[in-house]
Amino acid sequence: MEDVADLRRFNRYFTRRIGVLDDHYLGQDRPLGEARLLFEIGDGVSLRELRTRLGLDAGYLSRLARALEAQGMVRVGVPPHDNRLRIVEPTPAGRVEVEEQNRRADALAAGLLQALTPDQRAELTGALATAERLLRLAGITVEVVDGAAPDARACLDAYAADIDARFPEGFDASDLVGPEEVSGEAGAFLVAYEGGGDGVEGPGARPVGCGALRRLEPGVGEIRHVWVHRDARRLGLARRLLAGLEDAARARGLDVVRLDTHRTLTEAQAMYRACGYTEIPAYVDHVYAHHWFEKRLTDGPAS
Amino acid sequence: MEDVADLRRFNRYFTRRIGVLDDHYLGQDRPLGEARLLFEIGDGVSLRELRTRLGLDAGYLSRLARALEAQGMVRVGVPPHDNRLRIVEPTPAGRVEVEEQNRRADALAAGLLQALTPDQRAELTGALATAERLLRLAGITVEVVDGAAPDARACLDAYAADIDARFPEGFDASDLVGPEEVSGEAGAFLVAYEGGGDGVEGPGARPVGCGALRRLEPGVGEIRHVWVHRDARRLGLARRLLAGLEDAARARGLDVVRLDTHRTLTEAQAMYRACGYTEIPAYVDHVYAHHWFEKRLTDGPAS
DNA sequence: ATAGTTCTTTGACTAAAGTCAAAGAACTAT
DNA sequence: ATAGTTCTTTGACTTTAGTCAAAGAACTAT
Repeated sequence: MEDVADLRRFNRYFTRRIGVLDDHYLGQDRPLGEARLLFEIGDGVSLRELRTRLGLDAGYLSRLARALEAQGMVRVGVPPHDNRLRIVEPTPAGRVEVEEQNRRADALAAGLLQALTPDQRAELTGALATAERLLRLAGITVEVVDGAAPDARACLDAYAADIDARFPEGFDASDLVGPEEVSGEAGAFLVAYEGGGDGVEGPGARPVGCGALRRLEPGVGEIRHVWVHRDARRLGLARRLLAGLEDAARARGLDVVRLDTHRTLTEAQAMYRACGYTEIPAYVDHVYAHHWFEKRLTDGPAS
Repeated sequence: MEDVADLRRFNRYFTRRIGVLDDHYLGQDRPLGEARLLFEIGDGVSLRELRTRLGLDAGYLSRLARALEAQGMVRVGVPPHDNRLRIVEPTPAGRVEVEEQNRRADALAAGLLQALTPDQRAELTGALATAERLLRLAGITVEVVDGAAPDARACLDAYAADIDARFPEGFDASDLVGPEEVSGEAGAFLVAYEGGGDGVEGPGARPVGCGALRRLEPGVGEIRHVWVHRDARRLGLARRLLAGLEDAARARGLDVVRLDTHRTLTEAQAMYRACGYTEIPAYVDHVYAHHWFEKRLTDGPAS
């Protein structure tokens, strides 16, 4: 558990060094709660959204928002479609204040980096980018859900929209797997969830990827619809999904998985190869398939 | 200022994701202030030390400590040498509580890393180590001080002790530069300070390195006693000091700087070479010198 | 011995942050 | 239309975190 100690060590150092400062300087003229809220409001959100995002008490939040309104920092309005809700928007004065917050934070960060050479800065931002990428990946959980679950269908819709935009010939959504093909013993449907702001399971978790496994013929499964949300790409999530689907295949007694892919999806093809898939002749023929891959699952330390 | 944005971005993500959680879970049973204090107490410190380290109000701190005492978490005693001071030590119950805090934080960190493969964890800890190294380096300021200043002498003492332990023949401190050689126009003495916990100038700053420049002959300077504290090595600080000394030499109209080094200090030799120094014949002869280096300062974009 | 300084304690406050419950308006599903 | 749910507001609190000043005990330097 060396890693754990390293992470905690960094956390201690970093929050001492930067996190605390940031907060402290951020709201010099007003209470931290208000300053943070004003910052979170951005270009306008509903109180409801803020409440779940920040985990604040409804009463407390209401008062904070009204206090900001009284100071002329925000306008509180009612959205057209639901009169229970309140949407909070910054006034010009509020925007100025946020700008000021940002300038202060920028100045602080700039002062912090000042002593470094351009090379060192580049190294630092590279390291931070790597760390963020891996921390994000670590915060994503992959779960088996029913093929008919709303999250599953939402992912497939997003997938269909993505590739419809990408394939020159477009994509017809009727080619998607049906819920019954990927449920229970017949197959599996995985959804990747990126946790809310705090990284633990909670109301903020949203689907950022999916993948389906269905039975093709005895002992042979087919992997379909491996998709990762635009915001969650380049984290290594597709590999995680793929590995999860392979596990599901093994658990269902399948020795081989196959998949096909479109000629335009070259990164996907490279990934399949890197994950141990080998190209094979067409095992099925349909419009969007130009390359076919296969992987034996029985080799290696399979259960 | 792309770097600044990157740093702030990471800061936002990281504190949201980890920092906040850590704090929140740390003190589930008691107020954060108390929990943090108990944690900071460690194996026992004086209130005075805590006050400067945490920047707390004396009255507030006194009450916090007494509250912990009333709960049986700490014992407050008087040190033998000064009856004004109070030293706070954890009781067995207090230690158990800190252990519990640590277990929680460890579990949290472990849960966070759980989804990563060993390779990914190694990549993450590597990136965090790099980031920490560069952030520390960024938090170190190099200042010109008088050669007779207490910090200067303290650094030279530490330097002498270090190389005395390192040279097979030991080191005689009478070989150190005198204060007058490195002050004003005659030369320069640089001290590197690592800021306190918060990274800004403050009471916590402590000297972690030094370097001296003296005039050797017209137009030629000599760099001596470049030293970095054990805790601040491998950050790239020696290079910073060297660059600072070269600037000081340029500012004094010197075109060339020389230095000598002991045969055992191979990393130093490698660093000098990497910084543009070339080995030359002995320009002076004394016991601890086995390699001599020189660098012209007039090339490049000198002022 | 004395004056000045350091350190802690105590009293008297304040502001911020947050909790809980009740109530009312507005929506949704049946 | 009715019952149940969602969302915000308000009132009445509590706890936490912190500030400031005065005072007293203990030290240090002269």
